[in-house]
Amino acid sequence: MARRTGRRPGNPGTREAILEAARSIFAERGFDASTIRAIAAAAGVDPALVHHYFGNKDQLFLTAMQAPVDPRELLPKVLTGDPEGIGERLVRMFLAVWDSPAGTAGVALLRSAVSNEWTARLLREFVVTQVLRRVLENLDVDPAELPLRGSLVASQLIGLAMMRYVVRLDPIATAAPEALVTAVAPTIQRYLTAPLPDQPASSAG
Amino acid sequence: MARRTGRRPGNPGTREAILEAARSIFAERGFDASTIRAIAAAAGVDPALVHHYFGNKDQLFLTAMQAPVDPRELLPKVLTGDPEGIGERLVRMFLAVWDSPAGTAGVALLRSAVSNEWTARLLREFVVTQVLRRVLENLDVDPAELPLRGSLVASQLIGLAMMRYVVRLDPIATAAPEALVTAVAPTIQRYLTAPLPDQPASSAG
DNA sequence: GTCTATATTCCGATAGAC
DNA sequence: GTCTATCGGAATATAGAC
Repeated sequence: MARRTGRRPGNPGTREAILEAARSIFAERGFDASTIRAIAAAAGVDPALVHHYFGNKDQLFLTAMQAPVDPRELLPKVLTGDPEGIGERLVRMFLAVWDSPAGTAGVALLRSAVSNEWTARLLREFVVTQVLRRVLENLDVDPAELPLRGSLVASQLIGLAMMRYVVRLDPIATAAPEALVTAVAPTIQRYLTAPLPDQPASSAG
Repeated sequence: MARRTGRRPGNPGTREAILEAARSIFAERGFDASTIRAIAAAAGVDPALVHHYFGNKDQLFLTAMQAPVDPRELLPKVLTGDPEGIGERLVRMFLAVWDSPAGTAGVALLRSAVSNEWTARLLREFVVTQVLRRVLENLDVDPAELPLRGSLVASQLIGLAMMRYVVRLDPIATAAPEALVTAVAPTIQRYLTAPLPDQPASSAG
């Protein structure tokens, strides 16, 4: 049997257990309110071990957020097909990911971003460069409108995630995914492809 | 000069200064991350004085949130007039309030609700019983649909507030209010009054 | 009414034993 | 690789002097 070269970073099972506990605790409380002690307790290990593996809390968070889901794999399925159905496919994919175990990282990132500028930057970059840019780049609309269209889409999807996973306001919090798809998809479709009304000039226009 | 009866709760100017500083700090950092020390420093007073006036941090937050704005005064202007314009009037009012100094309390409540279940309940109750219920009660739609319509409206408005005031994603963060009104109003209007598509049965439908 | 001093608790991080 | 012990810091809240 070939001996592996390089360093072996401890028991991989323990490491994975810590990361899973971290995602769970970060998702429940956000970055600031999560303590390494609580994460260690949830993983059934000693707090010092968390430092041993990940150095500090920032590194632990970054490692735990390393996408359990990759937009580069998922988005092509959204972007191919009838352009008039892109809104529906995007909302359906969005809910499928956030309702899955992988969604825990999303909730953690969203919750953290609200009280922590450092994680807010992470969220912005992920949303803009990993998701919105890929969705928008093949649309047949005025390129000057893309930033506004993109942030409008983000506002509705982030708002949906806030209601369903963070603030937990019914009936959105407990609705069947398809019910939300049919309700929200037309909004996303309009933000993406419908003609935007003329914008009024800034003040004395 | 008539002597006032009852207890006089200290220097009213100092008290107001503390409340204003509290709203500002709570809006910047959310409830959990805000410290009484930081609020006291911002108000230019001693931390112990904050306890003297308000007892504890919870009471301080509650007092600071006591609506600087009353939906019962503002909403009638939104609800009267052309039913097809209610979405536009609602979004315009929403942005006017949140862009004003009174919006500080809203940002504080929203930021806090994300990491703190106690303040999240406050937010839910305010949104549902003070705003949504009043907006929905005079609509000419199937009453069974009202909760879904209401939470859909909330999802878009909260998402808009998240983008503009919390995560600060451009161009929504810096756009002129009227540009957002024209872009978002049709969404709100549809959630409020347009026929909802048939909802699919739960699973093996 | 205002402030000093402190009791109490809990955090992240480190040093070092085994 | 794992855990014990602890350092240094900051928080809420209270007691009590002025």
